[in-house]
Amino acid sequence: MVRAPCCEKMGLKKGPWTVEEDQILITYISRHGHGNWRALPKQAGLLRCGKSCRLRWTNYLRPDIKRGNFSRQEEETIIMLHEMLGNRWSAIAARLPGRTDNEIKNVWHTHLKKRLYKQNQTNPAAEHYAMDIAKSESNPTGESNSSKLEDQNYVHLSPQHSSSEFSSSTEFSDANADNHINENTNMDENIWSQAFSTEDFKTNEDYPAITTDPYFQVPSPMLSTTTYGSTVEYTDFWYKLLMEAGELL
DNA sequence: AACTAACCCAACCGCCTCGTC
DNA sequence: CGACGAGGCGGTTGGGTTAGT
Repeated sequence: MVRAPCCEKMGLKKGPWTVEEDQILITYISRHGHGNWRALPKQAGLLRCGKSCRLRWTNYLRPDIKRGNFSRQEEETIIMLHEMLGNRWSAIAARLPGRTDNEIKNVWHTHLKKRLYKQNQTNPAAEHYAMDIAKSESNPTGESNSSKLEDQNYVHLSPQHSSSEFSSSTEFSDANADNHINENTNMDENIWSQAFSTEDFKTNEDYPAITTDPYFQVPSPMLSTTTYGSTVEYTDFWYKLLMEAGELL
C-alpha cells in the first residue's frame, strides 16, 4: 500500500488543536456526521489530515466522552481487563463507557503500572503478574497474555480486593472525587460555551488549558438523543451546548 | 525567585485489519 | 485472489504543568 504523504508535506497543520478548529470540527460532524474522514477536513474547511481529525474527535471532542479523573473502580476494572486482555486498549475501552483507548493507555502507563509495581514490593503474591507485564511488554505478539487466560493457576493481582473491601476502599476516594466535582461545578459554568459563542478566543494563546479546564473535570450524567438515525449519548454539558447551538436534530 | 526533574497527556507515527473492487 | 484505500490500533514522543530543591 502506498503511504499517504505526511501532513506537513501536504501543507497541512500539525500539533495542538485551536478552539476554532475544534469548533469547526464539532459543528461539521454534528451537522453532517463524519462520513469519510479523509474527505472531511476539506469539506469542513480544516487544514488537517483526516487522521488528525478522527483522532481529535474520538479522543477528545466526541460528546459521549466522560472527562475527569478515573475512579478507583474504573482503575481496578482496567487492571482486571489488562490482566485478561493485555495491551488491547481499545478492547478495554469498549468495556469502560465514556473512556477512550488513549486515555486508558495513558492512565495505565502513568499510574497503574507504577501502582502495581509498588504493590508487588509489598505483595509477593502478585510478583507473577508483574513479571507477566514485563514479558508482555517485551513480547509484542501478546503470547503471554493469551496464556494468562488459559493458565488456571495464574496468580491474580490484588487478591486483597474482594468486592466488599473494594466498595469500602472506594468510599474515601469517591467522597473526595465528589468534593472535587462540587468545587468544579461551582465554577463558571459558561466558560466553555463562552469560548464557543464569543469572539474572545481568537488565538491559540487564548485557548483555555484543556487539562485544567473545570468543565472537563466534571463527569456528567449522560443524556441521549437521536441524531442521524442513531442514538447518541451526550454529557449534559455537550447536550446543553449543542441544544443551544441548535445542532441536535 | 529561579532552576531542574518528574509527571502527565494530547497528538503523532507506522503498522495492521477489513471492506471493496 | 490480490491491490488498494480507509479506518483502527498500539507505541511513542513533545511539550506543558507541577513539584521539589
